[in-house]
Amino acid sequence: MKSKINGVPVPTLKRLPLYLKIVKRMKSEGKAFVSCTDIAQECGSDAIQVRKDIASTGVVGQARVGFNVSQLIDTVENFLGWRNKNEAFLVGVGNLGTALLKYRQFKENGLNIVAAFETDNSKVGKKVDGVKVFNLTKLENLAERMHVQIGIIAVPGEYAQEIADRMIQGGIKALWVFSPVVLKVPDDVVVEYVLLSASLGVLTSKLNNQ
Amino acid sequence: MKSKINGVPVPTLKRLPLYLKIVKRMKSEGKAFVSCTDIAQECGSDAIQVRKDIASTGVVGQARVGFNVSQLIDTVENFLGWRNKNEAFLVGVGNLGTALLKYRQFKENGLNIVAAFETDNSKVGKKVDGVKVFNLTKLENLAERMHVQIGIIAVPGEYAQEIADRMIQGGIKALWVFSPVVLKVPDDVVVEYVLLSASLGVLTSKLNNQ
DNA sequence: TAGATTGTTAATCGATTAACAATC
DNA sequence: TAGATTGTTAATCGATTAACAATC
Repeated sequence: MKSKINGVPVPTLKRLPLYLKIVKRMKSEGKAFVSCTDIAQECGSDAIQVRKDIASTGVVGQARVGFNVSQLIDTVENFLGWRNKNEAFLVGVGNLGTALLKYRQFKENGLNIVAAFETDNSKVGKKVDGVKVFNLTKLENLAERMHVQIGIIAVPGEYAQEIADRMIQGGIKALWVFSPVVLKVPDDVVVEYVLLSASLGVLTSKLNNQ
Repeated sequence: MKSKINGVPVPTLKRLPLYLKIVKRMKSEGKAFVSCTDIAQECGSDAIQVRKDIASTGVVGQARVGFNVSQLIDTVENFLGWRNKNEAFLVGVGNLGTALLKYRQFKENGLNIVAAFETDNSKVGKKVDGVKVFNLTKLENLAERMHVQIGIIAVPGEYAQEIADRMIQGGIKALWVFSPVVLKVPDDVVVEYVLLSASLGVLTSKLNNQ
């Protein structure tokens, strides 16, 4: 329940986007079929693991040939929910928020940030990379009216819980959290944290013990 | 070898920074002792797991009392290598790079970004949050002279491998990579990726299958 | 003392890796 | 055909969870 989504391990979910990226590049290079061995080579991983991961998306390959590149891309994208053009709100147009608004990669991942919110009035009314910045007071109302499902939280830690509460109030069902805090949310709300300190901890531990 | 650092599982390493943050706040609130139950409650985790995680740092507690807050902080910080005041270079002063330069949290994590590098001459010579931006040509030389150990890569994917090569050339031993690519590096160089698409994939899969 | 908590060892669970038949 | 690759089942490995004695 906790560690598997749809019967698929979370580690697998985390590797799929990388495979997708590799296969997309191969497609752009004109390749029609790709084997797990090919993918494994590109991502410095193991062919057996790649095969297992890809198998969990349900795509069917051909022995001795591999997978149809276009079909593989379609299936993986669908599996990740990247075909749904997920619309998102972002709260906190600081340095990180701005960086996220300008991050082109998201368009490849089916994420469409449709509005941003701030308390700082000097930012309200402006546009960042084509996305309009609203006053935070509009959050719940707009979320409800636009049926937005994803909320991106890029505010200082002390405000994150309040923003989360208000997003949920507005009907948002998934939170992508860049603030270094643990949030309390209802069971039906999905939360995913991007904790830079966790990643940095792995790096510095390795560095200091090798 | 791959999955454990110093005999400690990577998942544990990723949870320790969170515990540290919680315990630091408790210290600032005047608490002298803390139990695993307390920490678990704060991070919505399990007391048994917290105990196991903390045990791997080697800190010793007192039955019925818990852990000395100051001692716990010291031990965990040491274990993560956050007491060494790790100096780092950052390459790529775009939106993300700028956000990272301004991210105050890093100072808590013993990370000190001492210089930034860019090819864009309009940025070279300026300072971002007190950190001077150098021309990329100075990278290897300065890294060598300053004995910098950590390199942060925040450039577009297509340039990441070149930057990595040059950092390694300059003697850098650990790479923190924000570009969505897989790098080829020698065995003695540590690499840690921050892959937003992996995190986003988990979020959207959950959202679309719940 | 009683009871909460640590420290440690064992049991369970799940992910990764290996093995192998089927196939084109 | 021969051999590379898939699909699937089994074996291994490691992390999490549980159990329990020791302790203050």
